[in-house]
Amino acid sequence: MQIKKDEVKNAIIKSGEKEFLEKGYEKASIRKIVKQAGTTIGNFYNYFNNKEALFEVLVKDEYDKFIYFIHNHDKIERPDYLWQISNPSKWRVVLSELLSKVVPNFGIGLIILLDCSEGTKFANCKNELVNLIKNHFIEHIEKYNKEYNSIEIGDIISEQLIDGIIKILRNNNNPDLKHKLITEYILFYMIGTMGLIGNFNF
Amino acid sequence: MQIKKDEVKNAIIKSGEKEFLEKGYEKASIRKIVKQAGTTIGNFYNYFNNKEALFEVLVKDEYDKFIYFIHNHDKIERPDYLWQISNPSKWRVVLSELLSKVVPNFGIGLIILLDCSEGTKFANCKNELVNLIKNHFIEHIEKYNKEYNSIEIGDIISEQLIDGIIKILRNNNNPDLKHKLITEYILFYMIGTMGLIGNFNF
Amino acid sequence: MQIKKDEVKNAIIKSGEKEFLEKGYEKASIRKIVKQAGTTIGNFYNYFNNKEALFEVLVKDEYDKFIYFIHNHDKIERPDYLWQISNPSKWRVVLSELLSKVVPNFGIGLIILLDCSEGTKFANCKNELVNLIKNHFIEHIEKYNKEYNSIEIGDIISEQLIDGIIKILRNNNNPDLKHKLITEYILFYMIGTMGLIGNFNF
Amino acid sequence: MQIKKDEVKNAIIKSGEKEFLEKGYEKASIRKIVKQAGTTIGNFYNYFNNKEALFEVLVKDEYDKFIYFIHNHDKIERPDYLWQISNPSKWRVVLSELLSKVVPNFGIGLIILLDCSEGTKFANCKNELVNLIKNHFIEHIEKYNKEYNSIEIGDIISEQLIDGIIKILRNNNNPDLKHKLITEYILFYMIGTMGLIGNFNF
DNA sequence: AATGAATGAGGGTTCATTCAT
DNA sequence: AATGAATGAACCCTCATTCAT
Repeated sequence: MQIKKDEVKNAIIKSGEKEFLEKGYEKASIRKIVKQAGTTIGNFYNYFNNKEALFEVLVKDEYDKFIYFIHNHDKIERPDYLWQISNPSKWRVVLSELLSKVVPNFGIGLIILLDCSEGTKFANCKNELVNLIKNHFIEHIEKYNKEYNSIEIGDIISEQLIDGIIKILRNNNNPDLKHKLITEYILFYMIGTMGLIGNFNF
Repeated sequence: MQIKKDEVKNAIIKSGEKEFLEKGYEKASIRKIVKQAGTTIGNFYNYFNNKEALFEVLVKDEYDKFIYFIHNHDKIERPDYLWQISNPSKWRVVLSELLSKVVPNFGIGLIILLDCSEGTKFANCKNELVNLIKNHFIEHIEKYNKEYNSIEIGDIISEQLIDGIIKILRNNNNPDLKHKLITEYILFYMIGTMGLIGNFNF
Repeated sequence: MQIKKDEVKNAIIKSGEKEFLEKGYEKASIRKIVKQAGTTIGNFYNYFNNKEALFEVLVKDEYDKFIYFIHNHDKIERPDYLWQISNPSKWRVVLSELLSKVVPNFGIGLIILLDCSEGTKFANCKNELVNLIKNHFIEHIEKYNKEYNSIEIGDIISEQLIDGIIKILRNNNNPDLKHKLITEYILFYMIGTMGLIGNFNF
Repeated sequence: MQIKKDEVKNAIIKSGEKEFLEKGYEKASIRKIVKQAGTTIGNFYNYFNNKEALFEVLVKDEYDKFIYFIHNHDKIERPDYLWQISNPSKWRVVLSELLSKVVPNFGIGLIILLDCSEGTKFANCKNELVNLIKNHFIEHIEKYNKEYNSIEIGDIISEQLIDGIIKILRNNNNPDLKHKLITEYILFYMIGTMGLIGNFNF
């Protein structure tokens, strides 16, 4: 029955993943999750202490990695040299290489953690990430163009960078396509940022 | 009584606007709307047939304009010449001028229509808009770089363009700041797009 | 419908009174309360915010008096002279007279407050009252017999004094009987206390 | 296995004892009992048919003694001579001597039987005991003061006598203290009773 | 116009018990 | 002997909506 048990538990997890992904934590319904998983409400609570416990299972691994990243991102090798490449047309290949190591780790758990966690204790993860990006953005602006006077755009750009990546992950299962699109998307942001602060001689 | 009636109706509308904006259609609670409006649940149904009817009022004008725009956008004067300006550093001023006529019309109703309508019959508006943008994006790509091979990025970029504008509208009440940020944001997208398809001689 | 409304509300209150009195707060079932009141669960929440709100209505008046009593009991005329009456056989009439002013105020609300409130914010009321009695008991012992060496009995006697009065109130609706029994019961406690500490020349 | 079995069974019994004692039969949770006992819900039902069966084990011995006592109490040597001791100040020592034989037998099982059995078939035990006491009380009254006209107080006094002893047992683990307090408490009741019916020449 | 009473479905959760392994 | 999966009823509570007054 060990097998049987795991079957049901996995069915609940799978079903919960789908439900949380589609509706977010708060709108997700345990009754619907268990029905889709082919079991009963009472049985759900044999596997999980409560709604949030199921959510946590879906998100735990990604959350641990996330926390590690938040705490150590300044020690991690930074791709600052990217910006110093004289010809931005060469960014793509370098960026693609860089991302090839990390994008395969971006799974459904990460999407749920960042985009479906309102109402849980994980709700703030996306904000932390956005703030990280924003700080880099501001640093970057100050380095390349002290006179740029619409610095508030950093709030939007940072959040949109994250949201865009989430959307790509949501809508593309093919790993290669996923990788290609994220590369293009970040490239788009780099070019946009450089252009915005007047760093190109068009 | 007519006066009183409008007062109540407007109070409900104002309160509903706030609730829908904050929580979205589905999570919004009529009980909370009427409490905040200083009236009662029963009275709500004297003014509106149901939850969606209130939503519709909040969104009607913007929706009509939206439909008109969707149906006539190909007849509307297009800012294509923008792209033909040789020096992108001059885009900002032209774009700003262009937007100064339209941004003041972007109000709360538009945000609600595009970003808070899940669960209503308006849920698809944002998608239609996104598709419009996407089609322009694709046209543009085909015009300037037939070989660009990550055309799928158009889905993301188009949706992100809309979402970013919505975020700016949500978070900035000051009209000038709003206008400036949207200008910068669209500029950012234009530059990013051009860069992505290799249209700059960096 | 004002009348109708009060009917239902009163029916719920009456039914809740019965349920709380019989089962205590935690075991009481809203479903049973509303069924007994002839209405539905949903409707219950039109009259009361939640289970505890109904409880509070049942208990509010008594609680206010209770708080007033706790804060002011030391200013209230104390029946200490009772103890100084040389012949305890005369206590009964004095005590009865004293109680005749207060016992009529002891209603069902008081029983619920003191004896059915576990699980609510009122749960500690009985304890406060018991402690008051206990302190008086200890004062009394120290005044009349410093050598009495089973002072711990005060815990039990104090709580039992309160519990006994609650039981009398629970089981007797007739005001005169109620008054007579409480008189006898307190008399019993006074005699017991005096006897215990050896204050009688039997 | 027999050894292991008893270990588990005893762990459940110990854990159940604690849970029933603290919460009473109805509020007690089998889930919490087995968790505290370090076993599982399924295994519980290998040892006990159901919740009440565990309760019965905890209470069985005391219940048998109780039934024996109820059926034979009139044949048991009665401490009536106590009352005939001319000087009540001498009661304490005689009573203490009497109780020293019986109080050590008052264990947790008795508390549970009398005070935690609502919802079980044992629920009426306390009442039977109370009625016994009450009958003695009435006999006593009729013997010493035929004119006493608040005979209904016997209901309360009898129940309170039992409840007080239960409280002492609940709150005191030290055998000597337990014995002393019960002695004082019953003395208190004897004095109170005698005083109430005017049998003292104060 | 205004009130809020009434309904029934659904929300998350706990429970004692049964049963297959 | 031991596990815990499975069930179904019950717990308190919120919801949008209807309706009588």
